[in-house]
Amino acid sequence: MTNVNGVSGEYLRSYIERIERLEEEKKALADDIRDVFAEAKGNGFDTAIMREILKQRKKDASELEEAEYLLDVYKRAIGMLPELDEENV
Amino acid sequence: MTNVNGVSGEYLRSYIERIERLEEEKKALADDIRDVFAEAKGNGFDTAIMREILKQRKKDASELEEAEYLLDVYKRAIGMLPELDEENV
Amino acid sequence: MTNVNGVSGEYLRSYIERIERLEEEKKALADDIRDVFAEAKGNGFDTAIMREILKQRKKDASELEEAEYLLDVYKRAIGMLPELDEENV
Amino acid sequence: MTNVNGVSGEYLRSYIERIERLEEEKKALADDIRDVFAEAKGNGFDTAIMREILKQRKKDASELEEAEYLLDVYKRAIGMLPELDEENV
DNA sequence: AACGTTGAAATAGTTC
DNA sequence: GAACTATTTCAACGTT
Repeated sequence: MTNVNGVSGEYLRSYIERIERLEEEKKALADDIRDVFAEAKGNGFDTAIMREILKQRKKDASELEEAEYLLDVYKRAIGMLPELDEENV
Repeated sequence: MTNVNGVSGEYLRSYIERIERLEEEKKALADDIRDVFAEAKGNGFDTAIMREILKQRKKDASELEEAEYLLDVYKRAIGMLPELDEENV
Repeated sequence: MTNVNGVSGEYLRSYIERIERLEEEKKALADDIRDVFAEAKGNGFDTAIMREILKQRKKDASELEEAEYLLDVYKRAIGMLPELDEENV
Repeated sequence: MTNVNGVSGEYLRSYIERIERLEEEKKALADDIRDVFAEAKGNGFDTAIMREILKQRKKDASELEEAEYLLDVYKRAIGMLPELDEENV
């Protein structure tokens, strides 16, 4: 095929089309996921909570604890929570 | 299976697991796409250009739809088309 | 000014331009907010936690409790948490 | 003020409150924009059309930038421009 | 007023 | 580690 300034049009086209095909499949899966959420919602489940569960299943326990701990520290710093005294530390 | 406060664990678990499976497949495709870019790059292609080309091709495709939609909106605004109701959608 | 099919161009232009001006100001504020986050980050604060605090200050306490409660119920339903026995309910 | 686990409550509170103030102003502008749309609608204008016009005007503005960017990318790819390094960015 | 749809904002991940 | 892209999330809007 064409070869312009050392660029093989044949190869380039092949790469572009492979990527486009893969992206189509990826989009189809995203639609499937959307459908499952919709079905769950139709059966009375709260999808926001479901998303939270999926997120937590991805993270390991230590990460979650660390995030919660830091949130508490910040809240205490601005008085949204009472300060701990040494006996509780 | 368990039924906690009116929430069916069986159904919920099924939804969660279906979504997790679909997300795995989706991630695999994302990895494939990355591989194609890497291969192209290894063969001397500029991936920034490739991404531009992909963007343009997507835009060209969607611009036709957009143009048709726009035309409809305008026609409807000046009474060349009837207002939408569910039967026409 | 022009009047096409009963549409006053003068009024329309005025509305469009008022909206564009307001959107510019809105964008400027969004940039300011971004800057404050950047500054906080530069001084060692964790912006994700800060966003969480802002979110919680918007919600009232009852909403937060409700969301946490529902999350627990769902987790129990799929066995991510042990079930409560009556004595703890 | 308080200093909890190395987190300065004074600074944190200041950041939080600055952001909350900016977000209030931002929200006020969003309300203003909504009012203009409502007023236009009350005077017989089609807000869908107005939104389309605003979108087009935004697009036209950004398309020039996009075109310039695209030109640069292409020139760089065929060596008509030097590669970027931090001094040129 | 709930629903899905759409557009904007934020987060996460990738690349250089 | 800084910038860019991509994905996810959030909020608004019209619609039913």
